[in-house]
Amino acid sequence: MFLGLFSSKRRNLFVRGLHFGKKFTTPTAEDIVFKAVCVNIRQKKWNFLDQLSSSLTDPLISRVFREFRSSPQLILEFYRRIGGRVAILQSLECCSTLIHVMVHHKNYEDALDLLKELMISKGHSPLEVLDALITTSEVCLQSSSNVFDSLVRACTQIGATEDAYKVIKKLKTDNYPVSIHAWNNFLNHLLKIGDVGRMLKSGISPNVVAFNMLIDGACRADDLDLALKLMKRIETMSSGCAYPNEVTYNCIVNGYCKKGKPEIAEEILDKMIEMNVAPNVRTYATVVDGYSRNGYLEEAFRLCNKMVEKGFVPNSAVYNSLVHCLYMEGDISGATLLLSDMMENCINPDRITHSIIAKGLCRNGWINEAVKHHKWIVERNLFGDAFSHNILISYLCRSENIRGAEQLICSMFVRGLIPDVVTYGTMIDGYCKANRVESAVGIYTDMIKIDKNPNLVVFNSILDGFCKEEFVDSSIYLVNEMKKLNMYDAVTFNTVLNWYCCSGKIEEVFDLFTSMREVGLANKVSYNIMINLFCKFGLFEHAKELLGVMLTRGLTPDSVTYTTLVTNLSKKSFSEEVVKLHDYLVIQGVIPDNQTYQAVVRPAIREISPEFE
DNA sequence: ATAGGGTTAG
Repeated sequence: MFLGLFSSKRRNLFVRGLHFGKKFTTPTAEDIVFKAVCVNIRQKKWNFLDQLSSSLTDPLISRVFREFRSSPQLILEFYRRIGGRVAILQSLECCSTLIHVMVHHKNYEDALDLLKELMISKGHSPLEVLDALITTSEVCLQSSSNVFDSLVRACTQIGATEDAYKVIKKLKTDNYPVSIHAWNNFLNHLLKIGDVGRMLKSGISPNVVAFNMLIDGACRADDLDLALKLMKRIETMSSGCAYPNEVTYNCIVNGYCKKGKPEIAEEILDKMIEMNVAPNVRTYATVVDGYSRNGYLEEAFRLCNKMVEKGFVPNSAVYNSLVHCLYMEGDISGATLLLSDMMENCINPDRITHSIIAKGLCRNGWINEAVKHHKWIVERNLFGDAFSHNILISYLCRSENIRGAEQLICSMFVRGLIPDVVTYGTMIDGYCKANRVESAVGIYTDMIKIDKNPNLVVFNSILDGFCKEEFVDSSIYLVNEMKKLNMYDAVTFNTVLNWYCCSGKIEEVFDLFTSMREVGLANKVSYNIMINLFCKFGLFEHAKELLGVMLTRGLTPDSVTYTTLVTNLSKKSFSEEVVKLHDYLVIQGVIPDNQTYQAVVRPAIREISPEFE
């Protein structure tokens, strides 16, 4: 019922396994009413409401909502029709369930209306609504964050600014992600209401720190225009109490750097001096990082000289940015040279420096050197956080040196460093990739023992391990447990989809793919898996058709799509069609990589001069 | 109190 994940035969088997010995249960009165209501709704016979209104209990209605969650319009009609008759609809839970369904189907208009109705006509406070939305959030897949966005929007639309803020704050304290949209909406609203007189009345008087938080938030939400507007209006909005300071400017400077415009960031830096707001080391460090992360290393070094001329001393943050950039460019000797310069200038490397060195050496193929460096650091009791260990463990696993990874974990324990979820997750994945699922499960057990909660990534790794080893029962069991925990995503089902393809469960493949599309869990990878399947069967027309569907869904084909299609097509015979397909994919945004070129160039060479190969 | 540098696992 949830996702057509398994063929009905298998599903029954599994359900029976779960309910151990309890094959059939006598339906309760509620079950019977529920059946009757569903039948009537499906046939749109609304008269039944008169007869059954007294039986329409709260849990029953919620159950009906769940049953019809893929038909939002039908539910909405049902809701509107019982609205006039039954008192139950005061129930927050019922309405929240409905809101989840609406948002999940991207019917934001109705969702907003329902939310406003709850707060205005029914008098529920936004925080009560939020609670109800959280408790009913298992109804739909992955729509919670959109639901919260809608709540914030509903608050701002009815003018409840503080409530909108309260909702955001509550989400933050409860560790729910506050989306860019929610922040943007709130910030936009603040701007629209112009003066902060409202805020002042309720005892909130924004100072420059509050504004800086808003401005930084706007920059991180990729809305620089809003950030600039806010900065311009600090004085008027605070009734002359606050002015932009160096932190305000640093936020804007950082905003431009992250947007890929370090040259504008430098202009702002110069303007700060004009405006009598002195730039500080952080300002320079930010712009240096802006230049280096955008590939302008020479400009970055120029700015370093400029800051020294102005009497600033580049600190570890400045060096870290440059060293990191050099490593990413593969310039190991450049990075090493700069690190010795750092030492000569008595700037101590910090834990970030060591992480950069670890990753820089590893990704350039110097894993042994990275391990040596790491030992050197740890022996001197300098830094060693889980983060830098995780980098090394990850690369050791990738290079199939599980033994080395294990030793590193041991040394963590010896030094009293506590492995975190990523450490465990990395090891679990390493074991799974090395076909050692039992060891992976062992680590998983250790992890649970010391009270670390597994997360989605961990489950997906183990699932992949189970599928690869063809532990069918374990895989099915795990997927069902994950669904119960409401912990799954596109990767989960892509793993299963891929497994079905590999083991030739064709009926299951199509059922699952259809379900994934219905609930919005089909992504690029899902399409690639399906395209590959079609190609394997020689169904190129179907494969190309699916490529078309992919494009209409706004999914850009990637190099995997390309390689799959082109390799398979050229296996048949190299033809003009391959070249046509190549051109088409490149126009659609595929960036060919080494493998893709091989896919098209190899067969071409073979065709032109067979003796070449 | 607010601003900079490493995002490691599917």
